[in-house]
Amino acid sequence: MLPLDFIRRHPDEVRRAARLKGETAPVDEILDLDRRWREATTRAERSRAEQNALSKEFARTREQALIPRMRELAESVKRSSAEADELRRRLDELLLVVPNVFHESVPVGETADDNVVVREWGTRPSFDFTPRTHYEIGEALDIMDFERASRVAGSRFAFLKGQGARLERALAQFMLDLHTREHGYVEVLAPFLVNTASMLGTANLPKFGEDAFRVEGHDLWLIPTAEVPVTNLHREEILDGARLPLNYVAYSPCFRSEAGAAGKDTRGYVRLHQFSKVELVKVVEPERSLAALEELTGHAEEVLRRLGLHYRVLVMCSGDLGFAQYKKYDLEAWCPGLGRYLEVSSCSVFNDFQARRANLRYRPAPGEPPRYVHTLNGSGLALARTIDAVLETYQRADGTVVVPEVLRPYMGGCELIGAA
RNA sequence: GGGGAGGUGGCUGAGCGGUCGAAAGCGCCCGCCUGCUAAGCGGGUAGGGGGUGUUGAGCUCCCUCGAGGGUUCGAAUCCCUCCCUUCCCGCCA
Repeated sequence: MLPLDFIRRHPDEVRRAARLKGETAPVDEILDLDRRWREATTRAERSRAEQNALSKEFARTREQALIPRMRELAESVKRSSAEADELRRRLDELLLVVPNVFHESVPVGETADDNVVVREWGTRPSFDFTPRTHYEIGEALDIMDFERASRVAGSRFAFLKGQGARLERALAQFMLDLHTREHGYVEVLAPFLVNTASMLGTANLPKFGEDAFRVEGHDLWLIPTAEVPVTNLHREEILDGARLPLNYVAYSPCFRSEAGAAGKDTRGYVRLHQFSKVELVKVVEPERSLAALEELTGHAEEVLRRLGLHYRVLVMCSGDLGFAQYKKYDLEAWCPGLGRYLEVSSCSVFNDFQARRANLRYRPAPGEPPRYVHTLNGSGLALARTIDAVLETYQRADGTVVVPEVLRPYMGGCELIGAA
């Protein structure tokens, strides 16, 4: 969330950012509640100060004549602070729904069409036959099964089988090895269920609860991304500045209700209620966060380059930025069968927006006061859509699929999927 | 699921109605001392909020001893509820 005094000082900037993100921010209500809360607080504290003073005197003198006044004060403190607490509670609620501001380098725009391509890598592969979609390939090779998945779980689920399942496992391992061995990330296996406080910490709540699955009868949510448990890993802590930056990589399933996506991407292994992802999370000093975003994005790109997949990088316009994001790049891999790019990674910096919510701080040097860290995360990469791009890019006329070289060691040396 | 123990500052840990935001130790910071290092000596060192003010000084008030309620003029200390940790038993991959 944004600091209250920032909203006090720059209400117009907060309003503008919200508008350009296509969100709303209850700035006027906040300013009004803030003023009333401070008044009530001052009143409560005055009474409390007198109460404390008299209480000390009473402890010393046992002067019974003080008691009536002290009773009065106790009553008055109770009343004023209840009022202040109630105002503060409403204020905090509103603060949680104010979207983050964004960096000046973010292009102003409304829809995905206003996102700007910042670079491309590779070229679209050409075929001397009509390339098939990944789901045509996958079903023909019997390595993807959507029909049975819908009977077992419902729509937007899939089975991977045989070399398909193996391929996803190989990709996960390849990515984890790359990020841990060459990019300096620490591997984390996180809880796949988290509590409400953690969902609030990363700003998946309170506004986006309908996008997540909740476990009935428990204060637990299925994680929509490993970002949630991993960013919250050090919640309520004051980290030693010398330990920063923290770099974590986590493989996990992700569960999403896709509530707002009815009718969208209904075919194929593209938009599922459950998919797997290798997620990168960085916790850095505030001064380094924009540079860290470039670094993180580069780490995700490296996966695509080694897989030999044509891709492009887009900087998201204001309207396509999430509620909490300060700046975001999307990585899109080309899928020749679908004939379009699929988003396989989203790399974002949040500044201290999540850190405030999760109370995630560090001490720059011994003796110095704590500061909020900056948090970042990005997929490195989403496995489902990466498989799609691999199948479609490396398909052959006979329906088999060449295994990209970097994956072969993880596939037991297998070079071709679907060979008889 | 049943029973026991416990949650206090960056850490360990005392306190068990007022003199406690809290002993002691560790760590850390500043200074002194020893030719360097180690040791020693002195001082300092929780987080958050309000007001005022400076603008990253200060002054002042308030809150916080897992969370929330209650008793009391007054709660880290007493009572209730909840959460979490840990140990033993049961169950279980």
